[in-house]
Amino acid sequence: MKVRFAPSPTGFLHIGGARTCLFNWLYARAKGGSFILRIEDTDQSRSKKEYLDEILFSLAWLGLDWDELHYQSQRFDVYRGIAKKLLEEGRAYLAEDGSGAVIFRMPQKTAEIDDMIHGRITFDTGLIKDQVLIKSDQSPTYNFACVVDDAAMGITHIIRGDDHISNTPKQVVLYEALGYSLPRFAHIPMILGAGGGRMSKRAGATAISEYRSMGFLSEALVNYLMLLGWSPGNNQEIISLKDAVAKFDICDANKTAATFDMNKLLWLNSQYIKTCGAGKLTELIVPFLKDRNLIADNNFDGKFTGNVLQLFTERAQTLGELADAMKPFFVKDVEFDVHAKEKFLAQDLSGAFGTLKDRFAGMSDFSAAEIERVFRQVAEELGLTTKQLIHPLRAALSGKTVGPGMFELIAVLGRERTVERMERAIQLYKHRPV
RNA sequence: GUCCCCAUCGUCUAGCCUGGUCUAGGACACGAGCUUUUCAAGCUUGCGACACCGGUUCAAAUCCGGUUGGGGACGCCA
Repeated sequence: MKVRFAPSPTGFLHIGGARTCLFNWLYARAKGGSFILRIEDTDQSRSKKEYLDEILFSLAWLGLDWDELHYQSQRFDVYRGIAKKLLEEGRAYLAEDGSGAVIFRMPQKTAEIDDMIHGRITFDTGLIKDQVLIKSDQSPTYNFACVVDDAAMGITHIIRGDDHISNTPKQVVLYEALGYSLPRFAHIPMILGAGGGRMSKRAGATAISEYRSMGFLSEALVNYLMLLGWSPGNNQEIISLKDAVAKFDICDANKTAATFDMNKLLWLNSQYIKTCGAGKLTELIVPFLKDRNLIADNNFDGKFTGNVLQLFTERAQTLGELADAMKPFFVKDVEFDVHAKEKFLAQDLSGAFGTLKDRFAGMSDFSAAEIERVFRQVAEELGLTTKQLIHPLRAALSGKTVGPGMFELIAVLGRERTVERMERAIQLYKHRPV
């Protein structure tokens, strides 16, 4: 059993391509077959090295490894040889315009396939015009190179998008003309954009690399892609690549097109962020913090970073969001949200802040529990409710109106920085506009 | 225009093949509540679908036909 994913390096790896690749990979791994990658770079002018690198990198990032790698650009002589044979047999002819193109004479018949997902599909090839095999620049066309290679490489199952159904009869007649036996076909449903049509940049991101840079974990993205057109059963939503291999069969794939739903992807991502473990999450977040210039390249406080991370792990849906939320802990001066500033300046609390700050400064055990004890004690002494003090304090320390629990936040921020920021807040109170 | 594919909550789906166990299950989203120092998270709970019409059958989400709707393909792109 052998399958392939055949991307064209004329663009980035997108959601649809990644899902097609995933289903091929899953099927190969589930059945103990092999999975090959074939780069369809026959269009010399549109193929770019940068796209190729991006595709290879994205596939590796997703965890989809291949057993063989082929390039169609290195096989032009093979296609030409086979086209020549077809020419000699009279199944193809030279273009009359003298351009050198080789054109296949379309037979009039009923082509039929037994699709693993759709069942029997029949086509009347009499409705299809003669097909170009070799273009005037002597490069092969897609349908021709595809058939030649699938046969040459021993592909047994062709798993590809629904949009290729109409290419199938053109390929079937070529298989027959060349005396090759037909592989099995499995046409999986397409992934539609939020609007209902094809996914496009307008309807949201399409490139896998964009999801990576937004801070999606590859496991979450792969998990989401699996759920589009397939279900592991038992109402299971969270599933690893490894577990999916044990349950996957291409026959169980759906027939119906699926609409891409960012909300569910975000939810899955947040689940993976919460459960992937502190060690792995730290590793993942570091590049995002560096990107934002919040930590230095090779010199930063790992323990502190881990502590801050823990504060926000439950609250973020992407690594990007997580890194943004962590920002107040890595900058010298707090930046205030508009609302935070309003809330914070509403009432002069410089007196209370002063008292609290001094008590914090005198603490030896600066743990969340101790901070809470001291805080509540001070509030009571001053005749203030905890709410009256907590919200302005959060604004003063983080610049935000929302965030982690106050005491955990203070403990992580540390005594020194807490005191420093409270002193700055007291100054702000003194100079606030009336 | 021609050909092809598809049709269960707003979205992803389970069920369909092998009709009865389906007053159709789960997840996301949304609403309410609990918890609470805010926001999340978590827990409880609500809302919400078999596109339509016919046929077969004692019985249809499940089988058949049609209608409508949606998607795709018709390149010397892949």
